[in-house]
Amino acid sequence: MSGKTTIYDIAKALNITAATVSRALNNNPKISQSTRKLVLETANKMNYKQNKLALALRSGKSNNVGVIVPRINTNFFASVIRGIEEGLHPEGYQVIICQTHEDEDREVENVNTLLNAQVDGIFMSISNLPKENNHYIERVIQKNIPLIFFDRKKEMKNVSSVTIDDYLASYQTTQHLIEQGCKKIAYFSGDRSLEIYEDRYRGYEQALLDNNIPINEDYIISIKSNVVEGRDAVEKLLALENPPNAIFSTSDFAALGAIQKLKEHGIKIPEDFCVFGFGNEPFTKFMELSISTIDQSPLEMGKMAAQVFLDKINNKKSESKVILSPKLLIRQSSTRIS
Amino acid sequence: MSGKTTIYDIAKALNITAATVSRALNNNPKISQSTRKLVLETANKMNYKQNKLALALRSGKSNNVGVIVPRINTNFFASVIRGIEEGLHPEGYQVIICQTHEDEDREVENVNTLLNAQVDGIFMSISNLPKENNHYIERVIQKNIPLIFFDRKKEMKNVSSVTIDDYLASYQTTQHLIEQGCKKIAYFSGDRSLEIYEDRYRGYEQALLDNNIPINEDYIISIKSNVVEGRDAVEKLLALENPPNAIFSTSDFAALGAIQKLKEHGIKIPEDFCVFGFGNEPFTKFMELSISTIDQSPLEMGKMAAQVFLDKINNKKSESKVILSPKLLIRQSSTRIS
DNA sequence: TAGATTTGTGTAATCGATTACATGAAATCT
DNA sequence: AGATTTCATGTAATCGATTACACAAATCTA
Repeated sequence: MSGKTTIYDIAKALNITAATVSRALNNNPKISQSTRKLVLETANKMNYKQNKLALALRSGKSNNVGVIVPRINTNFFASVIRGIEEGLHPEGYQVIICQTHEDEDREVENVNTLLNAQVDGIFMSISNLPKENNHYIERVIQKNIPLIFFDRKKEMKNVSSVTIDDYLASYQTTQHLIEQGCKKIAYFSGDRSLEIYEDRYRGYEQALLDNNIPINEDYIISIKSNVVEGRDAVEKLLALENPPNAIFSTSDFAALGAIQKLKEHGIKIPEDFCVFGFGNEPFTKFMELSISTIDQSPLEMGKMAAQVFLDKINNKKSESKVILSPKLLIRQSSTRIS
Repeated sequence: MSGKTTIYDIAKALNITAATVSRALNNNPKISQSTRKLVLETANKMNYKQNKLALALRSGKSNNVGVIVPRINTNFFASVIRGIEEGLHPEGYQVIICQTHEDEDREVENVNTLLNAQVDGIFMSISNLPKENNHYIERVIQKNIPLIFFDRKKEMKNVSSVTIDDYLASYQTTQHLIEQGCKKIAYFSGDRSLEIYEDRYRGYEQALLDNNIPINEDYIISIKSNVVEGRDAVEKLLALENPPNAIFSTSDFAALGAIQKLKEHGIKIPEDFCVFGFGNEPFTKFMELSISTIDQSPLEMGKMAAQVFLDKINNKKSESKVILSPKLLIRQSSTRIS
């Protein structure tokens, strides 16, 4: 009645069995052309739609994949998800979204929910403060469900990942700032318990060392990714006896806050001070003083993650660790010499 | 073996039937405390997880809802989706994402896919160029699956919607520009075959009429929501014999493009020219010249849509048309008089 | 034309959980 | 003690689609 036609309804209408209907609909060779045609026509007439749940239950494949991110409404994550969706849609997969809000309990809960929903794969950018307890991740691996980390990964066996080369990005950026004549480079760090932030820190450190510039602990400030923290950090830096003349911020938002505050202090950018961000948030390009930053190719990252998943599903590769090249976007905020 | 415990496995282990196990797990009163305890312990020990697919197939409820948007990676849509997710997560629903890329065929396909997946509800912001043929929407209604339009709606019976008062937003903005001393107000319009753009246009028109300002057709330009179209539109406007001294753009991106181009022409904002956007994209606030715009409360819109869905599911209301208040954010780009 | 092969359908099990109904045992009542 | 109720559990159908196996009819082979 309310638009629910099953293969049994079609079978009854044609006085045949559901098995035959199923075969006709699935182009099974063991069926006569005449009945196939009849079934197809009747199915169409009765507006039959396959019930994916029944199919999923029987086949064990839901044709859904789950994506777990800290939050969906930032350009980076939304774009990665878009990439995943675009890569998987042609193959008939639907994407289920989960947010952790950077909460580890929520992350565990999300993984369990997705497993109960019988997803065929899980894409995940882990939350801050990674749990010691990897039990919930082990369970995914044990169930042989493809798990693909993107951006914020955790080094594990049997798990694929798609990231950019954060170390390289950071090294090159620091090198660039040095070449612009900045030797006193402050660094806004994310939570270094996450691999990507540790890698970025190492890149910064190594570039300084390679240029015989000593590390100044006062210049290294731990921040969260928002405007206010960037402003506050600048206040701290300017209060130093020997303040820096450049900032490399691992967050575009903090870089923006830093620029605002520097301007308020009458400091000229880039003449007196260079600033470099990370992430290529849309606004960095739009500012009157455009902000130099690093593009992480989120759309491409999502598409690549989708491909890694498909390769695994099709038994082409069991595990891939894809590392994309970061793209330095050198804009006004760090260009003294061009 | 690979981590798949069913109620049958538990039943076998305890030498009882699956029915009893099911009852124990569901707190059915018809069961003894002792067996319940035993089952619960064993289930825990065997790491049992309920198979949602089986449950969904039997109950007809998948505990999934679908969201159809033109694209996910813009602040507005990503935020609405976040709101929906946050509103529905506590109730145990998962959100499935679909993108139309503004393509109507893709929209039809997405609706069908979601129906086949037996979603319990569909949230949708329709694509441009709405189809004459509403058949695919009728089918949703006929199946009695809650359908909630947000932002870009279509007026229909038995369909709920959550929008802002676009007419009012537009009226107030135009009024504001007039109060700032601008009488020659250009208007960047979206596709007026969509209700929201038609409503916005009417608000603009009415405000002019109420202030005895004649409509100048040359000032009305149809644009797509991006920077380049804003720039191009300004070129056209400045080439007019009698160019405007204000722009009300129904897109923040186009407003940004307009500002860029106006500046290039040496025109001072807001002194010589006022600009007003729509949507409160993050960058509008961050600019050195902050852009006046209208906040659509996307997070709230998503949460409200989730609530509308829940009300329908729980038979509290059959159909709601929620209209949120727009928030004018009057910033530098339109502030001559403060 | 008898026997072998092909072809098209039907039968019934399966995926995992829930639940109306049946049943047997224990508990309660008269 | 016998009748009746209560309680806990088992039996089996159901949700919708797929598929191994069985079987009958049609076609082919020698």
